[in-house]
Amino acid sequence: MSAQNTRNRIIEAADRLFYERGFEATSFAEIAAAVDLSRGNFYYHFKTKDEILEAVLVRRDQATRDMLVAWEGAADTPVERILAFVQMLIVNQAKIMAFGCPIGGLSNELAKLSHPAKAEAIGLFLLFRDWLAGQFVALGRVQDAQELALHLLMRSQGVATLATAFGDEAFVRREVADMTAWLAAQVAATGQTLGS
Amino acid sequence: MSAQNTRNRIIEAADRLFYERGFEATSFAEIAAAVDLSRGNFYYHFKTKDEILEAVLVRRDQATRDMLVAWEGAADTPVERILAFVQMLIVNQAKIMAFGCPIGGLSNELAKLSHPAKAEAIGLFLLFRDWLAGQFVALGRVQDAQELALHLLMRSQGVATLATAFGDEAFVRREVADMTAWLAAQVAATGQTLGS
DNA sequence: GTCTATATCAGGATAGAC
DNA sequence: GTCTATCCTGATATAGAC
Repeated sequence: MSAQNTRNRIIEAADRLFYERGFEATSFAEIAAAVDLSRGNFYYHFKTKDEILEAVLVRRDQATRDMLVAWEGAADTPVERILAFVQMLIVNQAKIMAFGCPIGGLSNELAKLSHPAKAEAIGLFLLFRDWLAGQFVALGRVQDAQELALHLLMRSQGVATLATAFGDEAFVRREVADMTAWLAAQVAATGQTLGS
Repeated sequence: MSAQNTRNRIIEAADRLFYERGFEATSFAEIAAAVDLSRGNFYYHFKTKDEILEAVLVRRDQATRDMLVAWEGAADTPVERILAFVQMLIVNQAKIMAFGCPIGGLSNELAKLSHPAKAEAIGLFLLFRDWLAGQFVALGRVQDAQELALHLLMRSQGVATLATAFGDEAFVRREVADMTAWLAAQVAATGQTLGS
């Protein structure tokens, strides 16, 4: 097994465990066990836990960029692209109900720990915000694109948090429908301000 | 110092630390230090960490009920009462930006840990949901009171999460204004369904 | 590149003196 | 009711053999 390959498997497992159990709550032993590696050998690939976190964040950053590019390719209009974002709540419903949003969860945990990598985790939020803002600009909402993007991001975070707490599928469907209706209203109200 | 008094001080410090740093990340030593107590003596009051968590949850439950009763007393109309809930985002802005929502944060952490006290933490959400639903019923929205309550709870969670991530005061003010406008629209649309 | 063995440390928890 | 001293466990991290 090449070092690169093993390294990637470690990052992949750490990514999943950090999401499902949290960063602090995940031990080296768990990651090592997940990739069938001895704890000793683990340190050949990563010296510290923060190094793994860093690698996971880079991986998530790239995965997010790739996903956004894929959404661009899969849809022809800004509205359809924004809906791809909203649909994430349905597509990833099972995972969100069990573990919440990976970005929101990690950002919050790192904020509480005053962890140096906090800014990088928040950077993942920025990728979505800026991409969404770009779609709203394309939609003609140049003035308040950023605000609209944050509003949508806010809703997705709120839905994720309550979905985790209550495990209520009907709630998720209802809120996704409401976000879709909200989006349609924004399209109709091009040039006006948020909420009007 | 009476045992009861010391016990209360421990619960108070644990409540704050669980909020500011997270449950797992808070050690016995930190709580003991916060109340100027030796680690040994600590165990006279609480045998296990879960026992402290339990006491903190009971305290939060009571504090929440008290706050809801206070809101009832301070406002005469359901709309004003619901606005008291929304205004929490402004009143507690500094803490929310630093540490997020105490209920959302704890629920999420306990969910990931599959902790037995998870249901109790979610119970705090239910206090707000049911109280808000009661206000919407009083407002004449009998049919969809529960849905409206969850929608508002969802928004407050989303705002809290992004406020923690971005520390953007203008964003919080804007979203609070938007929630206020949304509420006014619900009052105007009594009898209709969410989002319409 | 992978292993076993081990050092080191922190956190949870207990015993017993005062 | 409070303290000091101590144990145990699990987690990070290292050394060195293969």
